[in-house]
Amino acid sequence: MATKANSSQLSERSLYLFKALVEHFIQDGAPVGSRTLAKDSSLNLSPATIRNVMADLEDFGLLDSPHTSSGRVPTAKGYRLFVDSLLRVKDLNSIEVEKIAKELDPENDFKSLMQRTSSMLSDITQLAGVVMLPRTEQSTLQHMEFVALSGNRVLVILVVNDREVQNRIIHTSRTYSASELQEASNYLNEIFVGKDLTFVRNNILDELERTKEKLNQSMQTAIEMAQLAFDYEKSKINKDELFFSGETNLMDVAELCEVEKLKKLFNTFNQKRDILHLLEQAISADGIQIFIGEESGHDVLDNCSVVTSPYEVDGKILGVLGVIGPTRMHYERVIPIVDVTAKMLGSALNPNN
Amino acid sequence: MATKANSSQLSERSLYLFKALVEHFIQDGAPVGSRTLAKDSSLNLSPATIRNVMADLEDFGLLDSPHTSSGRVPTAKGYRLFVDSLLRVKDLNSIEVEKIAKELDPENDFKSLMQRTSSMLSDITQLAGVVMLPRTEQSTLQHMEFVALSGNRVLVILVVNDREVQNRIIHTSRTYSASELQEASNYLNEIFVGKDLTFVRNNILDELERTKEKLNQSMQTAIEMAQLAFDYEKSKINKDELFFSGETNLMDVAELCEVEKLKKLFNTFNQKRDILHLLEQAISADGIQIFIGEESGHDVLDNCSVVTSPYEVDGKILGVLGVIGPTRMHYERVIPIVDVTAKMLGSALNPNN
DNA sequence: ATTTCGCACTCTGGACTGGAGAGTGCTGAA
DNA sequence: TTCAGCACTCTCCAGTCCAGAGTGCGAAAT
Repeated sequence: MATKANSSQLSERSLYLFKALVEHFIQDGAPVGSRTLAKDSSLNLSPATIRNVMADLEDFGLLDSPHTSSGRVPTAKGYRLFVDSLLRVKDLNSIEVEKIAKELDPENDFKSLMQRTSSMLSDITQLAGVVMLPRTEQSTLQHMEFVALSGNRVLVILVVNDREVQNRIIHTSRTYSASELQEASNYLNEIFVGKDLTFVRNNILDELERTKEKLNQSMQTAIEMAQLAFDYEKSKINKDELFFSGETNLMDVAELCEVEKLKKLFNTFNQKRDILHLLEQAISADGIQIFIGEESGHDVLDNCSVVTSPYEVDGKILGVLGVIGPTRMHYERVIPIVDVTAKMLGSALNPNN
Repeated sequence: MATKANSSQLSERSLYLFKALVEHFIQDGAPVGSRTLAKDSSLNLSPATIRNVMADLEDFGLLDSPHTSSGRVPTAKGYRLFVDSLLRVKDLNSIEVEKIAKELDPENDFKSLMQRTSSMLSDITQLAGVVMLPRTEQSTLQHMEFVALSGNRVLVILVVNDREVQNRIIHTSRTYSASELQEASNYLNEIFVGKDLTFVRNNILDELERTKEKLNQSMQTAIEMAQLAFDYEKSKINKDELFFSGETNLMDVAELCEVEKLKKLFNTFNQKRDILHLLEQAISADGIQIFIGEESGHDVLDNCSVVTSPYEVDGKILGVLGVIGPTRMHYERVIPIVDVTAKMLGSALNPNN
């Protein structure tokens, strides 16, 4: 059991007590004193002995006392040890698995599937759920379509990566008829379908030049369309997407009950940037990853832990999902939930299901 | 000035003092007493006189005192009088108008325009902004397109109402080729473009029957596609949409600093239902509408006011936007902001701009 | 008849107090 | 090595007190 470098010098008994303490703290949220622990643990030790052990644990940096005379509280390092070496995760019972499976109905389109996943996560854990769909370096154009709107506007529809739809409206210098646009899109589809989106953006003019033997009206239209469609808001293409749910669950968490803290936290969620950054770190880890408190590197998350897992289809990682809650969360329950959800989302996204 | 039924019995002076009191309270948030008001108002009256007046105002139900001996606070009825009869709204200075105009860039597509509008509203007022795009009874189908995805899935794209794009993925019993789908969509477009979406949904089979002389393969495909496309999640078509921003601004509001209240409020925002209901009431009002405190009929909004205005294109109302903040908000600033924003959003949405 | 002054009264909020409870560290004995 | 005992520390809570702000009302002033 005890394998971590710093904990190798701790006795079996110390670790047992430490584990009991953390579990107790996760349950109650109040600092745990020696008396409580003496009663609780099946070891038959007096409070005084336990105090000695706790002093040792404090020296190791695993515990901390808020003030001279109140019980001990696990530090981030303590949680790390707990999560890495001491925790036994529970298996989910089949009812819960059912519940998850039911929510992840593959009938739904992409975005609402993400949305439902995150809200299911927050529902089931009573914490905040988050699902990320990362910037895909590889965006393969699958279909392209122009629809004439009123007033010199044209709607551009791009289908990308076999599932994602992007729309934008462009303003043109003159009115185009439906058939002109149809021809242009046929033309462009022929050349660019199956190509990478970045490639299309960068080479669109060259490509069209190269095939200029066909230079005619439809070609002209195609060029104008393509230019407008891809010049417009370059930066917006390929933007990461992030779906949150259940942020308000965190309002119940005692550690965060100051409005100031909550505000900072919620603003962080809204800006998305920091959270994206965090989740991107988790994308390369192969399986559950846990960020405890300050480990995340963002001080708004100081009293929070983030449990994440990438989800994948056909062995290819598509994104990351997870749960954000207080450091004092029920890891043994949250971890398998995140794990199972990631697997199920992966299979819901598999077109060959 | 004084015109309201219940206020007609109040003297000019009483109303003047009342106005001063409300303004003072909006500024400070603290109950205002007779002394403060005596110093503040240009009327040269002693605190004692003012106390008498305040007692009258309290009898009229315009003021309230939190406890025997602290200053007075306006009631909802008081705010109503203030807003209806006493308030002089400031004109926006041109810098602010510029700022609003800049954010409402018509280049953006529909949804991001809504999103930006609401976030601009919250930014400029430092309150929560909200923009609603209501269920449109009339949804005219403008274009329809099928794209083959992998694994017997087909992406259906509907363009509706000259601006809105709806996608959904349907699962089919067999694989369709791109050209089959192309034919089917051509076919369906020919029949249904310009028709109402509800009509299409209800009559699609009949319509197709009627033209059955052309019964061939493409027709078969069209029927299958159309059925799947429109049967699927009927209820989701035409769903109201609501865009929030700046909810966290409300965390600074002293009246709402209890976590419990905040949680309820945020949950209400997330559920959207109640807010939608409220905004729908404002859709028929022609211009600024203000819900003060309990008037809204939702107790979560007890200490809040909602300032709304419909926005329209070509005289046709498209939706409602507004701002949610504490009853104690700077109406004289918020009202013109909401007003101008509604007008500008309307013109940004006008295709002939 | 209004307005004002003066006075007694009320309520809040901050500062201070003391005691109960929980917990600790240390020492010396088993 | 374990444990009992003891002195000590810190928090939390209830109580008390007091200053400050404000009120209401009756009597005096305008």
